[in-house]
Amino acid sequence: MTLYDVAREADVSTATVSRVLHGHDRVKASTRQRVLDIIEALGYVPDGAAQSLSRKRKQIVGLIAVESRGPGSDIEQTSLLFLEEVLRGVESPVGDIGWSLLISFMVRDDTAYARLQSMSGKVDGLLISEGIVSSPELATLARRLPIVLVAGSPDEPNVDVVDADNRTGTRALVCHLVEVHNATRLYYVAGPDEAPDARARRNAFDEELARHPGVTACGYFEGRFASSGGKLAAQEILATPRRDRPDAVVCANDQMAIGAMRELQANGVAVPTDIAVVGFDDIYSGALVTPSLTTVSQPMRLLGERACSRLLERIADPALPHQVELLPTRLVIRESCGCAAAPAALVQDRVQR
Amino acid sequence: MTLYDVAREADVSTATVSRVLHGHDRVKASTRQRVLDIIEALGYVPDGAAQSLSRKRKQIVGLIAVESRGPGSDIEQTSLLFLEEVLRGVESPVGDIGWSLLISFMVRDDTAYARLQSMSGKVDGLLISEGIVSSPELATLARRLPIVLVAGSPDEPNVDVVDADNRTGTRALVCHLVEVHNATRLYYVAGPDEAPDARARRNAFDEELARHPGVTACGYFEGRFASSGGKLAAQEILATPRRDRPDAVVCANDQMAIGAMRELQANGVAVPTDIAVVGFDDIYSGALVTPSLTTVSQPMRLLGERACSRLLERIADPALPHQVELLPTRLVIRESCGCAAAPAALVQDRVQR
DNA sequence: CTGTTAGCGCCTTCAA
DNA sequence: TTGAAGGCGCTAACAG
Repeated sequence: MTLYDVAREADVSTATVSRVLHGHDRVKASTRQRVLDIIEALGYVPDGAAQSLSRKRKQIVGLIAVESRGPGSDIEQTSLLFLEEVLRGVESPVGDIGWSLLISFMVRDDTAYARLQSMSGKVDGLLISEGIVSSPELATLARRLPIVLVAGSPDEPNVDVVDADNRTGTRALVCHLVEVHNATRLYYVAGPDEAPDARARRNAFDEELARHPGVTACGYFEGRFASSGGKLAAQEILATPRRDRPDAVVCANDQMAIGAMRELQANGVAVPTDIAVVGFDDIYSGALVTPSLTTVSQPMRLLGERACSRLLERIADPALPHQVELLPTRLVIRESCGCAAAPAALVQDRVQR
Repeated sequence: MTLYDVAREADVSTATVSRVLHGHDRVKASTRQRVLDIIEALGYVPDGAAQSLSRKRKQIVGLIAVESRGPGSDIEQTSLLFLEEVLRGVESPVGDIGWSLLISFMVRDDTAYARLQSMSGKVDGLLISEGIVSSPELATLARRLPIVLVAGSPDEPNVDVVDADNRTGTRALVCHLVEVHNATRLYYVAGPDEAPDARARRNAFDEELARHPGVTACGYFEGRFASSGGKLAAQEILATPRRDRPDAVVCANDQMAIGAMRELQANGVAVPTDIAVVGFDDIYSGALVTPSLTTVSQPMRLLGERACSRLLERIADPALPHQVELLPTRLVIRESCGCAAAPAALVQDRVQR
């Protein structure tokens, strides 16, 4: 079932069928209808590969998702909402213009680059959700095809980057803790140092502390974005004498915050009364736990959308200058920071968003 | 940068380059090395479209995800873990053999069939995550290319189906409520009737009730799998005199169960003391709420894996007879059914059937 | 072991 | 308004 079959059946040339298929050129109405009927009757569907080859454009963008941040991170929670939301964001602009989305999960290992290369032969552009390859490798790839980093390091040269404004978000959160709740001793639970967003958040934490004389970081812990990381951090805190404990625990993401909170509570520490706990990401579960989690919301869907749109622009015009786009985050104040519980109705609404 | 460039540079024919590229034929070691070097130096990557066209195989499978179950359902929660987990499950067999995954979100509307058709021209087989097109349309598509329904209706002819065993799972849950907690009045919160899994669960509920004389269904509510549905059902329950209320509320999924539970609690009804509430799916948040949610766990990742493997088999041999595969579910007993809080480890190990 | 040569299915000038 | 024909980049017989 090819274009030729349709052409023969309709007694026209393949060029005409092609024209009809795309509404492009002017074709006599009667001819058009005849061809359309045949197409319908035969159930003809054009072959994507042949179209791609001929047009020299695959009309496909690739999305590379990190499979895991390494041992000790529970995948299901880690990138959970992240991938799902970003995915939907990405699919929207892509689907709107009739293109497709090719997705692949990768781990940051020595095969990653080769897999990326092979992928680069199947798409018109690549969306990479984090630095899973080294910067020079990225540069090489970027020479072959347009690449946009989603939530990647904003300092990466040679590619476009779209990211949430981790810095402003973290600083707003810390500022809230310090100025509203008078916290003076903060404990930070960081994400893995390889993750650009983890680094950005941690740096912002330090930065904001520096702005508040008298406020100190009384401890750091590096987790892997999994709830177990928060748990371990909490145990570390529990092991110190009561008077050396922090006023608040700031976590690089919600999973760790929830893990920390539960561990503290399980050991008789009241949250937020004894110690406040806050996270980052605003995952669904954060609104459900007790106390509900104060956190920072990232526009994940928008992240996907913007990244994809930029990629599309760049595919259309490869000469475009590289750009970094930071999307605004939003402080979500709930109970775990020490703020009063919101009326139930409000909470409900937030759950359903 | 094509195969020809490499061939010219290495002073061999394109056939040889192709051979080297695939390790297929025997090529003299020295020649092979020379070609390999040139490939490396030039940074050559084969064009996927050309390969597909030539091989008459695209080495791509398509995954169709439902965008939403219609108004009133909150997407982020509905297919939440579902899509993410299934996706990972699917990607695994696909990636193992070097194929790719094309993904597309669709709504069940009048454009769905057309979009599916166009997608069918870009892949070797299709994974459809639910009945978004009518049965006859499905049959037509299935004639053109292999199709596997993921969590679709097991009675669909002409396609393979891989699904969780909703029936056994639901029955085990109801049975637990009746036999362990002596529930006699059950209220059922169903999912939308168009959803095959919603129907399967509801039917299983009725079926199990029929097996227990003296136990009655004291009410039904049809939600759309969103937490707001559970909330509405709860309001309905709250509107009835205390003595007419159910012993337990069985929900077709966890979101609705959580919604119902929160609404009951907000109105002074203790869960599970006054009324027990149970769900289905075992989403992450279920373990976090208070009381923790008793539910049924579906092997979502496995679902994706099995569905994809079957699709691959069918692509390899289209003559294969159609099959339905039901994957075992697991009862996850926590607190909301009335059981005492159990150590996490125990719950994990309690495998059903 | 290596080269020659048809296609694969569609698009797109260039002519008519 | 329509047709003829040359690619697009790669694979796979078939020869040598």
